Amino acid sequence: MLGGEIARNRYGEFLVARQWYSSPERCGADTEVLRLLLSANSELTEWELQRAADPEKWLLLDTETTGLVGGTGTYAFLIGLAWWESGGIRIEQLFMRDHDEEHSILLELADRLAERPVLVTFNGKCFDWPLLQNRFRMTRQIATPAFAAHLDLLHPARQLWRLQIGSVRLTELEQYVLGAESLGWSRRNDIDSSRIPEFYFEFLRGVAIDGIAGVFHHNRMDLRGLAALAGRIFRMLSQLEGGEQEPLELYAISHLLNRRGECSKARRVYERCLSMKLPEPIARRARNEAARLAKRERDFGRATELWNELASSSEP
DNA sequence: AGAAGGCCTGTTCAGGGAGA
DNA sequence: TCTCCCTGAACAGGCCTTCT
Repeated sequence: MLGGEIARNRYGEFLVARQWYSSPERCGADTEVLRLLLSANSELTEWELQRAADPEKWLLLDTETTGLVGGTGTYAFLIGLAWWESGGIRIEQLFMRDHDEEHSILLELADRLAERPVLVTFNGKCFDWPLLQNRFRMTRQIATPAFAAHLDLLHPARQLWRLQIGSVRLTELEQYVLGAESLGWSRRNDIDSSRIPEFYFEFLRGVAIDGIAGVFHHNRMDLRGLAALAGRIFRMLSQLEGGEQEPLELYAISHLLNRRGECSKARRVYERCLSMKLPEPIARRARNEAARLAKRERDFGRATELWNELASSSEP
């Protein structure tokens, strides 16, 4: 029912389920966009950045756990991994059928990370990775693997779409940004994620297996959603001039560029979104920022023009 | 429910330019 | 040369959001 097979390494057995999907397609990446997406305090050298911008080195990760609370009592019982392969996406799910299989799935994760050392997650900086770090430490035998870079898409997604859709949960992004229909799967039969721990405990007690099958399915959709999101973000940010972004998306991109210190690019994008139909409060913010950047670039004529427009508009 | 990254806002301070 | 003002950087504190 889980569609997996028994695998073995030096710490013992575990269950692994493997699938390949033709979508989402491999994501294109470049160093400029990656620099924008990595958090401001990530200090990669140019060489490390170039290496990290190779999607062949990316390992998408999403874990299912026995709870949200960190600490020693929470296990990552299912480690979902994905990478691009043969024009599509390969998914590998490492599952511990009992607590004594934890060492073997952690070792497997460490091996995968050695092959693909760029970690891609959604909220993984706050949730998945600290929890896994904790689990590695608890083994006292397997060193916490190092990665070359950690690309957490939650924060870029929030910057890009919060204005447009409010909540930027992965499922909301799939529905309103990526387009659930075009993704090729539906969340209609998805489980309620708050019941994930309960399904695992049922499995451990041997009560029911269909709940845990739902968890596997949920995890695969999260990984595919994450892959699709990565593709979408990289496409959007690499086509700043000629892309077909929504006005609010464009505003969000300019704001992102501005905060990352890319002033000239930010100004061009502010100007581009001002030529589109923006809600008035956002248009005012865009005008104000564009004016500030124009002044900074000593384009006083344009800065004055924008401030005059602001002064003559009705809002205070 | 717990953790933590990042954003937002406000404050402080240093440095540079203009004017007396 | 001194003073004042403006700007930008740095920092702190509070808040929000996401994950299972």
